[in-house]
Amino acid sequence: MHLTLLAQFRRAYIARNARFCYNSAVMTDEKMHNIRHSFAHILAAAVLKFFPEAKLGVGPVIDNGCFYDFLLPRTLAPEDIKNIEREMKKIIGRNLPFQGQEVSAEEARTIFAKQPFKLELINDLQKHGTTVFDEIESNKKIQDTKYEIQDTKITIYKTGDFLDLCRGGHAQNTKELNPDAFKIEKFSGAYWRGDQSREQMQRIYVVAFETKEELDKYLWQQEEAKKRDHRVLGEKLKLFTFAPEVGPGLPLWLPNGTIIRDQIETYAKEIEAEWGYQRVSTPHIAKEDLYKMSGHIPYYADSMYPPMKLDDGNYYLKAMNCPHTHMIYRAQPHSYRELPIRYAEYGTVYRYELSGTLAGLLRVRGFAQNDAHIYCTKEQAEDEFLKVMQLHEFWYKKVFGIKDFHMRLSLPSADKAKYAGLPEGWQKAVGIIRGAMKRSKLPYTEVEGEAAFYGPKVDFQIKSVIGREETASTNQLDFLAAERFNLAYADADGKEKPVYVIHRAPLGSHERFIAFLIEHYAGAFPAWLHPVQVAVLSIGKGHVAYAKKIAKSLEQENIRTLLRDDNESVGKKIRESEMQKIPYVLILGDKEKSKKTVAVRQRGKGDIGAMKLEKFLKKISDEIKKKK
RNA sequence: GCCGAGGUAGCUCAACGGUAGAGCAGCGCAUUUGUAAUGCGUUGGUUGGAGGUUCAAGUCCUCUCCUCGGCUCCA
Repeated sequence: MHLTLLAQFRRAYIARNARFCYNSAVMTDEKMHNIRHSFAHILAAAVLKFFPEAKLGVGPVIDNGCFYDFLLPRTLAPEDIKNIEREMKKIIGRNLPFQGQEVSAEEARTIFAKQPFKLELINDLQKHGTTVFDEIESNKKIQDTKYEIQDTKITIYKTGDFLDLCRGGHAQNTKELNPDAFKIEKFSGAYWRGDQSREQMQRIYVVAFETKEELDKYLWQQEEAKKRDHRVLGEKLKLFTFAPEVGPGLPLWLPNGTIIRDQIETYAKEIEAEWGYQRVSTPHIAKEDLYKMSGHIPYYADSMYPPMKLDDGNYYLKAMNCPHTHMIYRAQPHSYRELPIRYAEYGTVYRYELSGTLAGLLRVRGFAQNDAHIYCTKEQAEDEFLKVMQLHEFWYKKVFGIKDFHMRLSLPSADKAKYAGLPEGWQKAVGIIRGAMKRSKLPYTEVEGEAAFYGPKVDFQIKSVIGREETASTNQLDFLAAERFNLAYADADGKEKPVYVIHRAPLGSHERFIAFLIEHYAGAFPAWLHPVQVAVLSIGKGHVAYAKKIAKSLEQENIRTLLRDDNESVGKKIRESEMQKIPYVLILGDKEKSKKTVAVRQRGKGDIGAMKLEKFLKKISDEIKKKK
């Protein structure tokens, strides 16, 4: 049980990491790195001042600053943070040098006799030559116990009377640290070495820059990012909500949000039809037998809602669409002439994610996936995978104008026992994917240890305008489904052969993708997506009938129109339209009525003058059609 | 799940252990407005929920639900 919990937590943080990795917009050159590293030492020294019995963990550099983990006799309060920050400034003001020194492991043990975590690190250094947990694990596996470092030299650094284990990379002197350009940003709990079974420590985060201006800019950017937060905009624009009575992580889509969902879904259906997909539809639940067959039960049961016990066995809410879709493939025998077969479904799935990891629409427990499964021959697999990559390129570059993206190929870790299937299968699958990736000419990186249990996967990482990187879509090449589900086709020679299955979801889920789009556009959706495409405002009583007529004409052309003929001031109606980020506002008064025109106000541009309704209709229809 | 911080009107936020308030939204009346807020009036609350302490609880304690931040970074 414990192991599965740990696994669940690890999976959670991997997924979370993928989407919450903030990338520094400013330089991370060596000098800044050293300064940030130095701040970690100063932080630890300051904490020791108030908590002499504190046990020190590690203090690495991260984007925009550093953190340090401590085991403290009590939990920190905001007051402590102020004191620690003040103390850090004092220490910096003393102009202390950072002095490095190499000692033997034995000497290091004496120096850090009262620091159990440091002793653990010294042991690891001596035994494995590293303190990185994953490296230690793979060293154990690959090199057994042969790997032993003789004469380990341990570097320690001294700042004033503070000593720390540290491989170096510091400022020469605290003089180089700008006492006005850092801030303790936040503090929180963190497990020692990310392991739920180990001590829960308190982590203090520091952001640090060269100048106060840079710090201020960073803090300002954080404020701006908050304004774009999809949770904030989702409420302002009335897109979605949550209800405690429904349950955490289960979003309710309001009419405005549903329009956006429907627009995306309708377009996805259109595009998928063009690209040779057929639509299918499957139920939301299935018997346990299906998930035993798929192999999900041992790996995934913890992430599924618990089963409903019925007379004929246990039923689960589906956490993925693949097994259902495979049953559709299996419903009939298939010939090589039919392949590839591409079954698409905007399928709703439910996953019991850890409560602490839920976040707005970004991480939910029920969501609709832009899913499809492609059944093909081994020979077709590379081409099909390439097409999937090209479909991504179409969506991201062409439709949504997202230029900053790359693919991440996840391979199995050294610990192969964790994954089902034979190594040859894996190698073939990896070869097919690599071939497709290269041909796609899209940028990609490879990482080890995060593949799905049934095959290597390719994640699409996109970066939003506020610099947050997210996994927008996950794609897999599955060479095991054929065996598990008996998915085959009759080849030209009359023999039955296994199919390769590609899982793909370019638009991820409605929930996460729309969360991304809200932040990407800061709520100012292009006309084709915006819930209200045009607001029609009457100026006075005498223009209500004209406004109604114009609104009706727009509606007849399927333009989503909001009529504002109520007794409010024009200023107020305009303000409210602006706050709802409506792309076009038509203002109708005496001039327009007499000349039979509409005065157009375009979002971001202001008043663009009066024109005939036909001209405006052409303009907005073009825009909607071109999805600009 | 774990650590921490929160939860007061639809929203944003006030209120020393002593009568729960404001702005916006809503509603009503007046106004009929020319490119980001017209004026006046007014409804609205078991202070997330359940217990407890107290003469008295939004405020203190316990439990619980929900939200937010964090839980990869490695001398």
